[in-house]
Amino acid sequence: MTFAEFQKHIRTSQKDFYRETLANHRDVIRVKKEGKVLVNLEKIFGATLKLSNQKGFAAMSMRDLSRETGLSMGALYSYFNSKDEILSMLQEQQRAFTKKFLEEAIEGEQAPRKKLGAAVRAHLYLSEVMQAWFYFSYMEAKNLPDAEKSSAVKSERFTERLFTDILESGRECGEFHQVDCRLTASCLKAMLQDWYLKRGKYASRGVTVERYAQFLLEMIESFVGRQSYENSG
Amino acid sequence: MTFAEFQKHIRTSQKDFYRETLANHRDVIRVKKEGKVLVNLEKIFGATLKLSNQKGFAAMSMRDLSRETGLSMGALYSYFNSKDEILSMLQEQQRAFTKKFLEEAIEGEQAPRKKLGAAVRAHLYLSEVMQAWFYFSYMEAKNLPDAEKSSAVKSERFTERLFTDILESGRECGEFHQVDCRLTASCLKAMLQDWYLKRGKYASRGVTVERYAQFLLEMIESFVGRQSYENSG
DNA sequence: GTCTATATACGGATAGAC
DNA sequence: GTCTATCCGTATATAGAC
Repeated sequence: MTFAEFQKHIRTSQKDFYRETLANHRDVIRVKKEGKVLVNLEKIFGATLKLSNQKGFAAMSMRDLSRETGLSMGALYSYFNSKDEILSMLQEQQRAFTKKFLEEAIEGEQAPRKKLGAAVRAHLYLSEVMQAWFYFSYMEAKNLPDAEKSSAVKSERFTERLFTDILESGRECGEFHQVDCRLTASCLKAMLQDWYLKRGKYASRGVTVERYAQFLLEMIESFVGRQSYENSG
Repeated sequence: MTFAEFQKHIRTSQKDFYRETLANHRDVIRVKKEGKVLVNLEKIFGATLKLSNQKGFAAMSMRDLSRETGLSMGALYSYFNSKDEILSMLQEQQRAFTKKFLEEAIEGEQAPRKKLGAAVRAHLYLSEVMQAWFYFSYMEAKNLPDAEKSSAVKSERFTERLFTDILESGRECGEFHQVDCRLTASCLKAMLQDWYLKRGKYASRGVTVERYAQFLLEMIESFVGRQSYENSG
């Protein structure tokens, strides 16, 4: 899947996730009309990501958020009970998103090499479209309440496990070299994360997401692969 | 240099940097006796790192800091003029530290392969000893005032440039393959950063800093090298 | 030099009008 | 549903005693 295809695919699903967020928090959201809620949730989430990524969630005041969204303090508080709840809602959406698209991306593929390519591309494309979200999630993870924090760690481990499994299956069927799969997956993940953590750097250097994907796959391939990598893209 | 050697080396230099911090801020530090200042600066910096890394610098209150250091609010404010100034002082020290030890580590080496090994090890060892500091610097970078932020970016670029230069010199003398050196250096840096950003993960898996260094060098070597990597100690 | 006590401002959250 | 006005806790920073 190319980035353009992926982008189109994801834009259409985005509304569904806001609907799900609404469903999960129907008890605290006091506004009745669904259309209204979806529009305002998107405003609130967008503004939260923007402001938090500039100066951190803790430093963002509710008055800042009010100004940025154009909603009054009172109006804001009819969508959640506390500032921290915004954090939880955002995290919840992000986790669902990531899980869905990563699993979807690899489910068609059988060969480890192809699976790896699909998973790496899916992760990069996803974090490209949702950059603000991924950045936020990474930077604010330690500020989450305990319950949320353990969910976040679980989600991290899920992603890493996914890559480890692909590498291990490749090793077992002889397609890949004998390497430490878990450590390799861990390093791969670090490089995937760098894409959304330092996006400004890559943008200013004119590195596209597809170029970065290709580069990562070449590097991993040179390390684990028995033959040169072919672009499955 | 092994990690044990490095650790010993660095501990002895640490005091010098507190002395330098004092010298740079003599005008705002109202306490006269040098010994007193050095002890308390270390307390303040240590506590700031501990508390900030738990819940973020913005969420750390001066009362928290007072409790943690055992100094009263009034006493604290005789070492700086504002909370933000603690941030600046920490950043300043960290930058000086990193620059010194990275340059020192590679200055003896000539061959690109050896230089790379020395630089990678130095960076990992440094971030191992100063983990709290590196973590803090990464996480709080965006909260710095503008002047400090540009210094931080400059320092980041310096480090990356150092690795890029090593890779390029290796390519020029035919020791390394034709690869995109800047992108390779960027990815290498991402993996180096992961070591201090996810230290808990690596600790719980029993990965030592020397093992991680060796692993990174093997991976980079398989990508850029024409021959297998030899452990340079 | 360090303490306690306090000035002053800003934060999150809510009540009640419209 | 959304607004304005306000409560009240907590934050940073400082004054002044010892």
